[in-house]
Amino acid sequence: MLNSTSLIAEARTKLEGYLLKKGLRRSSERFAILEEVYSRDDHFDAEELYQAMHQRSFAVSRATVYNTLEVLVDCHLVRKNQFGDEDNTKSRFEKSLGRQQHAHLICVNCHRVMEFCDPRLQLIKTTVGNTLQFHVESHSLVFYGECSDEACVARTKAAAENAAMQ
Amino acid sequence: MLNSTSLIAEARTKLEGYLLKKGLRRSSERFAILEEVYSRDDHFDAEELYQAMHQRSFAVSRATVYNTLEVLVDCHLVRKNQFGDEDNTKSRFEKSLGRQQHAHLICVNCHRVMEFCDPRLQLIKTTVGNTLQFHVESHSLVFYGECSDEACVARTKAAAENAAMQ
DNA sequence: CTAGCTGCAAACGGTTTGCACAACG
DNA sequence: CGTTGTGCAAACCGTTTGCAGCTAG
Repeated sequence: MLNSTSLIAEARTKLEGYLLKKGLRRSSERFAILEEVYSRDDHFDAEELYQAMHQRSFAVSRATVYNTLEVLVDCHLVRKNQFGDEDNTKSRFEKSLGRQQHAHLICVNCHRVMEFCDPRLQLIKTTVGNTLQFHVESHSLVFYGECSDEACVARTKAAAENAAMQ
Repeated sequence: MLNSTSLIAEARTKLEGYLLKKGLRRSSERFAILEEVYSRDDHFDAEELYQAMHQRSFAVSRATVYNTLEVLVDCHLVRKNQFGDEDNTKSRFEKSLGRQQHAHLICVNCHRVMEFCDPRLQLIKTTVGNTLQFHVESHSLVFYGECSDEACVARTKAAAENAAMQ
């Protein structure tokens, strides 16, 4: 029953409740951005979201994109990730409603993002909290390596040979 | 036997070997920066290293700090971390020789950095590599939460009460 | 000598901010 | 209507880059 449509509806309801509780305004921009976020299944950055909003002909400013993403992160409808790969600096976002927290795998060659769940991470979290008297709220686990996508492997191999020639 | 002095000596030797192998120059700046890095035990950013070099009256430019840090990361004498805490964007570095890879705990209140090792992470790494046909090269595990340092707890509590009053 | 390094300052790119105008409640 | 949100462009800040000396090899 958790198909895409009902997920968006649930997200909209949750955002509405959060805005009311916090005394924030239910502006059309905020809901339009939520809609866009929940229509995608990837890990996007702020600029990609900005561009997508323009293509969907609901033009919002970059400032509003950043502002709204912060709101959505605060009410746990969106997760913000800082993958330390090539694009060092920028954050990437993903919807979070109905999705358990997971680890990310980043291909250092093609920057593909994959996801992976492992219950042992939960155990580590508990151990570390107890050992160091630290109240763990959230975590980020990222693996860096090489994916096995054919095109990526071929491209990387070619690049390596090219480099060796010099 | 692995006291601080011998660690620095070992690091210097390793850097020298790496520079020779790669045909890079053994400039005094590079060794001076290595020295500073191995004299500290914290997680520092580029600017802090730059400032420390100036206080140690071996003034180098920011460009050289960044350049040298990259060299040191390449030859595995330094680890580069992107903690996604408040200081969103900047990288933090730590010496790596003779230290096993570890997870980091970041206090969301005082930004203290702690370290923690757990062998189960290795197991997850193996599983994830096999499951997704992904050749894992490295990883980053960061826990965010609240530390139990007295001063931090007190400060956070005061801030919360202050916020509630408005 | 001369390729590679350093220093400086300007450029860069993602994000934040200040301010004028618009619109939710 | 008063307060909050939005849009725009400028500011910010960590990092990178271009270029003119400098220096290790």
